[in-house]
Amino acid sequence: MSLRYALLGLLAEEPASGYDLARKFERNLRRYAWHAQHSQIYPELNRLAADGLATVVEQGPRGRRTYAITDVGRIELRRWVLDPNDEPVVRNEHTLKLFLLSTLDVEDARKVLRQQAEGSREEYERLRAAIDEAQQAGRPAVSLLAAELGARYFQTLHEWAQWALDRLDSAEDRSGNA
Amino acid sequence: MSLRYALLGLLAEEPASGYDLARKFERNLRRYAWHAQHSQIYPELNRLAADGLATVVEQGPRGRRTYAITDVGRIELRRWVLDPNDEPVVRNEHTLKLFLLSTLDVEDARKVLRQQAEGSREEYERLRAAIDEAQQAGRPAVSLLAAELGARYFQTLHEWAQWALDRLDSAEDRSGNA
DNA sequence: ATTTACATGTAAGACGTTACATGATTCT
DNA sequence: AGAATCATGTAACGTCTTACATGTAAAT
Repeated sequence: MSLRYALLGLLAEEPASGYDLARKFERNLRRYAWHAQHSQIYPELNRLAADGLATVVEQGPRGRRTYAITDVGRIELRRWVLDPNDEPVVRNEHTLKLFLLSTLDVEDARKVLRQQAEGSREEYERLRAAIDEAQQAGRPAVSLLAAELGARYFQTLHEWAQWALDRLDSAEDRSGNA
Repeated sequence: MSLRYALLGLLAEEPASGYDLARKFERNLRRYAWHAQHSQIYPELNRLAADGLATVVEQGPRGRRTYAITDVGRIELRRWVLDPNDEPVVRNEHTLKLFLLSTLDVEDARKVLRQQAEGSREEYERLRAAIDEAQQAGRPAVSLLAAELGARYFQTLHEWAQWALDRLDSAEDRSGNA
């Protein structure tokens, strides 16, 4: 049911069309929290409207329909966000690969870690710059919490990769190899 | 296809039965990287064996079959881990809720953040203790990289939640509320 | 003797991805 | 005029969850 609440959450931030929502997933959510293709979004929007959690507030060109969350939808979203999910399941192919690094030989592991350190540094800097810009533009503090979390995740990933590279070096030193 | 490689990766660490693998997902992987139920694991193990990527190396009591990764399986696993997946998709219901905090009013957001700060601190300490113990026991450095990443993720989550609470306080001060 | 843990499997339904399908509007 | 983008939808297929199903071995 997460898709339903992801859509409801995005609509709670601002009204949007299915097309808009697909781009929001792609740009803002996919790398951190959730994803959906348009083929999943459009039918779910119709269900949300049928269930009275969202409603069409504007018809635009090319059949565009802008949806907004309803009061009932907001109550249902709040209930879901406040409900502590005890046994969370994370699916992250990238993290899975990092967890399986120990199955590679040291040179392969080093290669992955170097790519990782580089990639996460870039992503961190990109996010940090975006946050700074949003702050300059006067965006409210609460709307930047998510971006800050994303930035810190990539920072952590970067620092971990650097630390892991150091660790492999010193382990190799102790074992007496070149 | 991630499940296939998750299983291959776990078998690359050590031979295991479907039952063992289900427990490894539950205990080591579910909160960080991937998950699978036994109903998915057993059929996939049969497919891995049929494809020559894993093989039964021991028959135990109660129909237990211990699988090991084959040389072909190891090559295929290495190929997958080294292959940079350009457009990663993360599904994390917990992170999704944190990303949607801005849709709540400030008191609700504070409540979630306090729970978050507490929960992630506990999880961090649990992991840190486990790592220390493994280190004392002389586990090789490379096998602890994943645990270290998990610990750092929770540490980051904790620090972010604390920071976010501070942020909400100072935003409230500036707006002149109690 | 009973309970708990071990151990494997299948089936139905929900969820998610990829491919197919169509058409309007805007930009160059 | 042609290309890119906007915009919505369905269908087939693959993945994942939940429920059903069965039986053995170890622990109390």
